[in-house]
Amino acid sequence: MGIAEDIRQKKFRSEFSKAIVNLIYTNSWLNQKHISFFKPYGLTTPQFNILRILRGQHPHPSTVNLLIERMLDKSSNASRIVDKLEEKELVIRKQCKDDRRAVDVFISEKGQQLLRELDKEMEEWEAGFNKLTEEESNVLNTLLDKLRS
Amino acid sequence: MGIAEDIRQKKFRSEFSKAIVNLIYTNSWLNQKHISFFKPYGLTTPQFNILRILRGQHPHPSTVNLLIERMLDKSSNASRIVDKLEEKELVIRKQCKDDRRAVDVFISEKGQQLLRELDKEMEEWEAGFNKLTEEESNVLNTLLDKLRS
DNA sequence: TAAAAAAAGATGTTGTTACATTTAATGTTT
DNA sequence: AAACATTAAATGTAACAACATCTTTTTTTA
Repeated sequence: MGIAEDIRQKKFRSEFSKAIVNLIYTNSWLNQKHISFFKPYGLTTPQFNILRILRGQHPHPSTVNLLIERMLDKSSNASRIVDKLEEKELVIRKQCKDDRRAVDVFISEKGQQLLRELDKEMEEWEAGFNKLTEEESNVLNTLLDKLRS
Repeated sequence: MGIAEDIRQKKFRSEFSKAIVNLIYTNSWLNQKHISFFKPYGLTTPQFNILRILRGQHPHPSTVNLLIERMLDKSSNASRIVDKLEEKELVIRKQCKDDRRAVDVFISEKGQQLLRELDKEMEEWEAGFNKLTEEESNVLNTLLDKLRS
């Protein structure tokens, strides 16, 4: 069942226009899946993404600016997401020594533990709905990169 | 510049996992573009999408349920988006004759005029950042459809 | 046909996003 | 060095999304 049937729209202005619609629709579909996956862990998707960036930097700290730069969804408010993670004791905030305007954010031991737990679950979960071959995923990546270029 | 450089992440669990990240990142990139495109017209993206569905049905009405069914982003609240469009006099709400629980929503003449104006602009705008060939768009559509299947 | 179940849409609540402004610290210029 | 500009992050706010609940009407079933 293609996008045309899914949203019951027969005609599109162009194949590219259809791809744009398809991208938004597929993202929304995926987003729903992510929300229900993360819910049992008390995390939202942006919170998870920030935790992953922090782990990638660990044991080095990340400033809020670095988080914004690398976030998948640039629009969301990194500072307040870090607030939420700090409340849950998944991250630690320290004033940066070199630049007292900046804040060093670290993933806590508890945060790392949570991510380790999630890693395993997520791998199985992702594999569970992977309908693409390695080659197809590769082509998809190439096309998405080209779309943004 | 591929997704790996964009979010400065060297390694991915799998090519599929990378494609998932790429999809979210590309959607966010596109969303930013859409927001700034619609802003001068005083529309949000979900409002525009609902208007388009209404036009597709015209002169037949759409119930709120039909709108929800066909919306790209299922999560948003169709009833309240219709509120906003009604405030701007772009749509008309009437009680449905056959089922008094339901509401018939129509696009107004003003709404149709706005869409006609947008059609032209949008075509140029979309063409302006279309980096894909017809064939590539087609492959992208096929892969996204398969991803959701 | 009366009672229970289901459906359509509206509404209340809480959390988040989008965007502007603020505060404090650092850089730059003359 | 004082004045101005820039930067990092936090905060205020209005609008929106996510999710549950409510009201009204229709459908089902005992």
